[in-house]
Amino acid sequence: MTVREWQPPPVLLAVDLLILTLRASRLHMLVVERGEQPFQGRMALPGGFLQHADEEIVEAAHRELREETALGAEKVHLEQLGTYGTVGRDPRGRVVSVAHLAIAPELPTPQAGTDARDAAWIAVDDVLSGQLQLAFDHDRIVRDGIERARRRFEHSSLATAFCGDVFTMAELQQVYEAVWGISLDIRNFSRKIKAVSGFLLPAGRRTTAGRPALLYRAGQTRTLSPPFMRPAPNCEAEE
Amino acid sequence: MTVREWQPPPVLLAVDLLILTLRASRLHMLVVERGEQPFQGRMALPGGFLQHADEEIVEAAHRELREETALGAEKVHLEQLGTYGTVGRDPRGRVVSVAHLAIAPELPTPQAGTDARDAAWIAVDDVLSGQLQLAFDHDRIVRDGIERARRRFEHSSLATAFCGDVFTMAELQQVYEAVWGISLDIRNFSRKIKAVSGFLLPAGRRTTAGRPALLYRAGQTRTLSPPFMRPAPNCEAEE
DNA sequence: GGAATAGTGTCTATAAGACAGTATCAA
DNA sequence: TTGATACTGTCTTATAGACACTATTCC
Repeated sequence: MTVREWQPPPVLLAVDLLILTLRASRLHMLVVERGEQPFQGRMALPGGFLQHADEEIVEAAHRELREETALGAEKVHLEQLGTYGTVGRDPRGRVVSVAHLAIAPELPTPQAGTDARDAAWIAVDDVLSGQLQLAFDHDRIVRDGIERARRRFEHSSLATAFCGDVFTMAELQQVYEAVWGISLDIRNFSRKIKAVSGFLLPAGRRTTAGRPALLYRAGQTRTLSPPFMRPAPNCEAEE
Repeated sequence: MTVREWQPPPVLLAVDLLILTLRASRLHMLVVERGEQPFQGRMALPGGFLQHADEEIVEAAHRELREETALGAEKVHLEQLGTYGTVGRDPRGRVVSVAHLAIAPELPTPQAGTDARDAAWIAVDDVLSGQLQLAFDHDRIVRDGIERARRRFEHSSLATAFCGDVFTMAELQQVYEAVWGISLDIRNFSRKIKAVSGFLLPAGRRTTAGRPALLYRAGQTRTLSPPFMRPAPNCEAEE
């Protein structure tokens, strides 16, 4: 049926990154403005091709993450999201992209014109609402990634990746509120979170204005059991 | 920093399939015996390279599924699981494999020596326990896939993909029991399942021995809300 | 003492889990 | 009538959600 000399077709492998963070209590993502064709001038997820044939996929993702955010690799949550390889998604040829989800604590605003070429934080709602259309099929990657993050919040300690080393219970709650787009009662929230043993460890207290807040750091328990479910998948727009 | 003529390195793209089904109330998966190097003689997941540069990844997965099971593409659940591309996973070169999870109702046993070359159903426990080691990194794909299926059972109608068109409540319960490796109380199970509106539709009744059982077919509701959680991630061995 | 913020306890309603008896059909 | 299987209802306990007051610090 097939010729003896048949060879599988080569493809180009890329990684794309959906980097999420919290800014002003709203969920933001990092985009870069494309400087060349295709989609020149459009916003896109940071990403790029494998650099050489021996580069691991996760390594490529970490490399892109460092290039865009200057973030030490071990301080950021990074996981594979899915692979997007539809024919025609990239006019340059058969490009298959392994999308990744990264979650970082709040970072300084990138300076336009520096080596982080025109990177900017934008509110994810601008993409989810369709107001801002990204290059390639990146709109879909964003939707898939946000939904993944929302579901992971119910079962894992992913939310702590949005916070710094130490954080208060109120800060952790704000992470949940921003990602889920709902508001939570801090008394019930605090009760449920503290019921999971090994999830949060005490880490002193912080004094600002008013009563000092207890500080926590993420514990060893990375999986929430029982899970902490969001009430319902009702409306998806806040404010 | 980089040369002007730099080109991204090409890779070979493959798809692999973890095809799950229920046989004798136990979770089974399809494996094929490799007829050539590398890993000649070892069991492996069914899969293969993209056939040509314009083949969609999902199409390649469907093609492999048809080749191995002769299953009409639209009767089987198929979803992307993850991408495995570690350097050195395949001695033939840089091969990146997009693993898929497929779930099918019970199928006839493949006949050895026919065009479905030495395919066989094996109990997933044999792989999870380490008794049987598959080729490449397929052990990991199996572990990831089973865990994915188990978690999806809590939130979706995935379980109905193991059943035929119509099924009884007891049959659906057996699917959950086999995949989760625990036993459930049919009264509580039935109550929870029927509480989700649009999840099951009545489809007559089946008469065998004893009182006839009500038959159901999968409804439009594909997402369980509230979710149906398995009790706890305690032991992972049944029997 | 007042302003600002953090922290906690109780009550109620709903869901979960344990449990055993009744209904339907064929032989 | 018996055997075989399917179906269901109640009670108890645990969890979720609504809700308001007290505690600590700084000024």
